[in-house]
Amino acid sequence: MWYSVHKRELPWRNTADPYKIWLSEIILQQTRVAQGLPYYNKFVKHFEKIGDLAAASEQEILRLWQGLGYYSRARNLHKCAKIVAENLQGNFPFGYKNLLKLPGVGKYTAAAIASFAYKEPVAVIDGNVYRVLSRIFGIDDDISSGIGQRKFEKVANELISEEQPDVYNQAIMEFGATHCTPKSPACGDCIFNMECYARIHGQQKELPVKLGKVKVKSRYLHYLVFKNGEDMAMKQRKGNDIWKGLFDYMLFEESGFRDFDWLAGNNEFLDELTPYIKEVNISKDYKHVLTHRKLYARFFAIDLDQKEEVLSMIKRQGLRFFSHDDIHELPKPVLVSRYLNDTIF
DNA sequence: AAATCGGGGGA
DNA sequence: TCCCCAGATTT
Repeated sequence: MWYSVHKRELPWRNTADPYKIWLSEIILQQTRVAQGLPYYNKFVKHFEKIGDLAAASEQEILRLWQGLGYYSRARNLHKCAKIVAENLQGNFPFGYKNLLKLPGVGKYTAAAIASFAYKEPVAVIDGNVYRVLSRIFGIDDDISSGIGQRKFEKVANELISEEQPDVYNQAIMEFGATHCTPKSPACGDCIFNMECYARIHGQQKELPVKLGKVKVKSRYLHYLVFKNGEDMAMKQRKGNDIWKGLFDYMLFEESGFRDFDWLAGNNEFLDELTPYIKEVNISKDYKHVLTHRKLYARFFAIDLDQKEEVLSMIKRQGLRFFSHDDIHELPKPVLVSRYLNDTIF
């Protein structure tokens, strides 16, 4: 079989431990193996068992997750670990349907754990599977539509091996990841050469069909970095926005870049603070590109009079002063880390 | 059903 | 540049 010859040796393979399988699958959601691998090793080392993960703080987990993106995965990882460790005696639930109830575990991840750990014949459907099946069978339904997803689910579950569902699932994903790749698939050296619809009809570029293109919006971020000597005032991000749970600075968001005087003229707090400002150092403009956002950021480093009265004004804004060593330990967006690397570290 | 959530790497 | 990665959750 193709898989036994071509498979990559990865640390989460050849284990039936649901904890390690689950951990690897959460990390690998929308993430390339090469990018996720060091994070997996780091997490396994820090948290040998799920109880260790449950006992950690969310902040510690976010700090280890820093740079991997989609931070709701890290928050749900912690929630899920607590449920399994505290309510289920450290044992993952048995069965696809029960796994599906866990936070952060959707159809793909539930199928992966069920098939890899328990050998349940339920097919995984990820980006690789969509690509392989759509090309071989010439399925041109939109993979981002519910109808398309149900069709692929049906086909995949008809194909899955009842005896070795784990090997089947691993193999089709590995085939998509390393052979039937998005661009320039290795059709000349393919075991499905004679039967693949896409190869026969020259439609490798057209399949799979994915509509619903993401529109990229721009956001303009103005960060006020209040300084008390070397210490900086930071706050943890709340609400359902980007980077929830991570630390950044006081933020003013506008429809375009503004200068400091404009910001001070349009904000009561800043206006009140102005007399106590000794110096403002403005950073270069940063561009930070995400899948569906273009972020433009400008940092204003503000040296203040070191009076108790002034510092408490800052603290009333929900900000706290941190030393450089403390800041190093806080979970931060990559954008903030870039700024810190450019200015301090 | 559509929008949102990160960051990085390959072509 | 554009595409998309072992997707899930909220709106």
